[in-house]
Amino acid sequence: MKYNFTKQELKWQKFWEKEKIYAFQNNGKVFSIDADPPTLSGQMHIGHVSSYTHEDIVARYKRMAGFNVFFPFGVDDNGLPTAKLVEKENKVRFFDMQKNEFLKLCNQTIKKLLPEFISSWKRIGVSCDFTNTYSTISPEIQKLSQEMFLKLIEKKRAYQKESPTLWCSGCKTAIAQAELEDKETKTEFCFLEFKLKKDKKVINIATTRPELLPSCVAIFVNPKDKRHKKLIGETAIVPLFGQEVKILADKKVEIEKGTGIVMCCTFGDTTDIEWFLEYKLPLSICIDKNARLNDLAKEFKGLTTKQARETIKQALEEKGILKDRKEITHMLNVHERCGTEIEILSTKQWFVKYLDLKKEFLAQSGKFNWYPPFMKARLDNWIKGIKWDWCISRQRYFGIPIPVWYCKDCGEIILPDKKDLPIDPTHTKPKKKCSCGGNDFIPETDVLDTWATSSLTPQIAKAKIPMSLRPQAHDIINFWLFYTLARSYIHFKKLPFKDVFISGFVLDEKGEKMSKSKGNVIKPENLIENYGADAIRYWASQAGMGEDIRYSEEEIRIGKRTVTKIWNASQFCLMHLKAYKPNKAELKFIQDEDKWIFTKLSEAIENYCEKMDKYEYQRAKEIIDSFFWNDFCDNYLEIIKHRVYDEEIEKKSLRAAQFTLYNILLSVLKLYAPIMPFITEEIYQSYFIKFEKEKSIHLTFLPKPDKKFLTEFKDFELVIEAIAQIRKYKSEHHLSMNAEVESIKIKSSPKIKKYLPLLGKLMSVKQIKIS
RNA sequence: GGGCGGUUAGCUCAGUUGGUUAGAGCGUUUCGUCGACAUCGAAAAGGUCACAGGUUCGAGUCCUGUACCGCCCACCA
Repeated sequence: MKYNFTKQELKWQKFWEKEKIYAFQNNGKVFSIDADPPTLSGQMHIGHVSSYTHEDIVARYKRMAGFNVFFPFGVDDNGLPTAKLVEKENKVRFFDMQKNEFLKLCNQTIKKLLPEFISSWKRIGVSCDFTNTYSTISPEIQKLSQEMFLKLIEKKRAYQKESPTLWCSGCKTAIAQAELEDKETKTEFCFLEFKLKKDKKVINIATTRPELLPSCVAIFVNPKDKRHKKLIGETAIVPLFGQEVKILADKKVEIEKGTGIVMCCTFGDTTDIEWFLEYKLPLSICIDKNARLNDLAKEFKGLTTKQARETIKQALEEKGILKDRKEITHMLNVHERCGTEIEILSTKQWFVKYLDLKKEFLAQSGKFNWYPPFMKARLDNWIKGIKWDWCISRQRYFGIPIPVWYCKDCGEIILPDKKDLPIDPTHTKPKKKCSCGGNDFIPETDVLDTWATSSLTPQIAKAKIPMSLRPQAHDIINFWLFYTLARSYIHFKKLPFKDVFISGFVLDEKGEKMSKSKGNVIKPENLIENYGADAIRYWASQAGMGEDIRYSEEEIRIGKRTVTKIWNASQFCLMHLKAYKPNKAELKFIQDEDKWIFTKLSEAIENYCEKMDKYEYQRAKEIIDSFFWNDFCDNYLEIIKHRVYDEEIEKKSLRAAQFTLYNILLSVLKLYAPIMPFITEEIYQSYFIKFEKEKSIHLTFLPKPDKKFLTEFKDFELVIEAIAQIRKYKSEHHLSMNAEVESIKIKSSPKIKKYLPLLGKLMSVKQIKIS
């Protein structure tokens, strides 16, 4: 009989769901997991398979170790990422549509995609409590998120301000520092001539962004630069646009770079902002929210920044101002969601004030138990480098509305009552007049950053904090991990969770990142079909904490082979357990080889748990693999074959062997269950269910190690060693393993003597001599 | 430029607090099947542990430095 994994895996998946095997029981020892609500996308990708397998192995292990495991499931279908998916799926752009239409489309699309999306998680055997699946855009979570936002206002942590903001012209919204990504870009250094007002003398300035000339508000040189020292205090005239700007000194100017003279525009980069603030420079913005030049750019108005760059270069060239060009490659900040180059504009946004809390955040980071420890440095590094308060307002249609109005008369911010949440201020009005007596209100149209909601996952799940474990990948340390830490500290002065487990990425077979443009993306659904979920989980479980994992069809094949081996070994065991009823009384008849395998199992359990407790599931897997394959299959099963086949064997001996088989096999299945939940359930249900009280193997407890047979174990190890010697002898003489041998000499201790008859029978050797 | 990882058999990786001939899986080679399994079993070959110094009776394991690979952050005139 062959194991039909496709059919059986689906069967058990349905069984678990119907029987609510993983529903959370809120009592006793609780182990709570702050699971990552996957961002709604068309399909589950292989990275999800890997990271969810990891946390699921932990969840299943903890459950079998006696914990009540809180493992909620949610989908993040809120805000920008989902809106972008909706735009892609329906081939629309939000700004071409009416807000209401777009929102309707969002809801429709989510409804369409969600069920299949969630089913992928069930298909790979994730043991979340699906009886309570949440969606981050649901009204309940909108309410929670808005309520927490109002609390930020109460605590004077949320504030609104017009200030330089990171702006994505592709998504047409402000974004946060964490959403920046590097992108290597080729560009040209342009060497321009500016004239001094005083004597029309020429100075040379190098810039990569001539389109920002209209925004030039000052020129800087390094005070230590002997070449340019005399320029300090002079006034220069900006070419083409004619504005007069002061030449100032600042040590941030690199003498070696360009010509050592730099123009400061509002705003080209963060240094410009610093200078703008420090030297109280005028604000002069020439780029609008669509990344097109505005009135300030005069005849260049309406051009995109890219067009303007070329057109202005041309104009400069014609006038002889552009003296030289030099191609360079440098890093640009782009939006991680769309790759659009980021501009810095002055806009009015809502921020969460937290720059003053860096020290506290670092202290919180130090209180986590980090797995692996070195990942702490990543978070700390990020916290130390934060330059901006958290911009949480987004100029988008789809998301959780920022629940405020502004009084038309006095501009006062009007907040809703908590009991009325969730609200959309564009749909409802405040219930009271403004304190100034005004009764006209302007609704806030912005929505919240998705992370403003995702940073509340413990509260969303209604978990008690600190939770036990946060599992997540390293790419969102600056986002999810950091924001959750920050929110938890600001609201509760508490850690959100105790342990942090960081997992890695899935790379392709060559070790390169997967990306659509490279065409090396592996889709999990085909793999599940061909190899089964257990096999894929087996592959995924080889990556340890903090490690990237390579996609490896070979490793999946090994996983499938392991499933088959478990199946076959079980068939053998069950064949000989047909007429057997478990009876503990058999224990007193067990023989030394039984005691040996029991002790070997105990060692394996001990090591396995030690690794699992440290989240080193990949090591735990190796331990059970080696016990099952080498000790149990290759040795023990071979050793006891005569006891289960020989008609003349004593009943006691047979039953003792059956007793051992029953217990060892069940233990093996339990130890494999967190990694391969399907095959283990299959065998449990096909036999053990008759005698065990739990309705699923996943509700049973792991066996306890027991070393009362240590002496017999050590003696019997001699037999195992002797078998190896005889196997080697036969192999070297090209004999089959059951070929008869007259006489053989082995190296061993006299203690082996009592086992010689057994050994001779096992290995078909008539006479064994010891040296 | 700042920070963090990594460099051990052809490949993917283990090597705990420094201690006898450095391990596993895959691959390779040789051999073995009608009593669970050829998706199997047995055996063999294969490594100057990136490099250079140092500590030590003794270092893959500790210290210093170098090189290369990867990642995060910053810069990005």
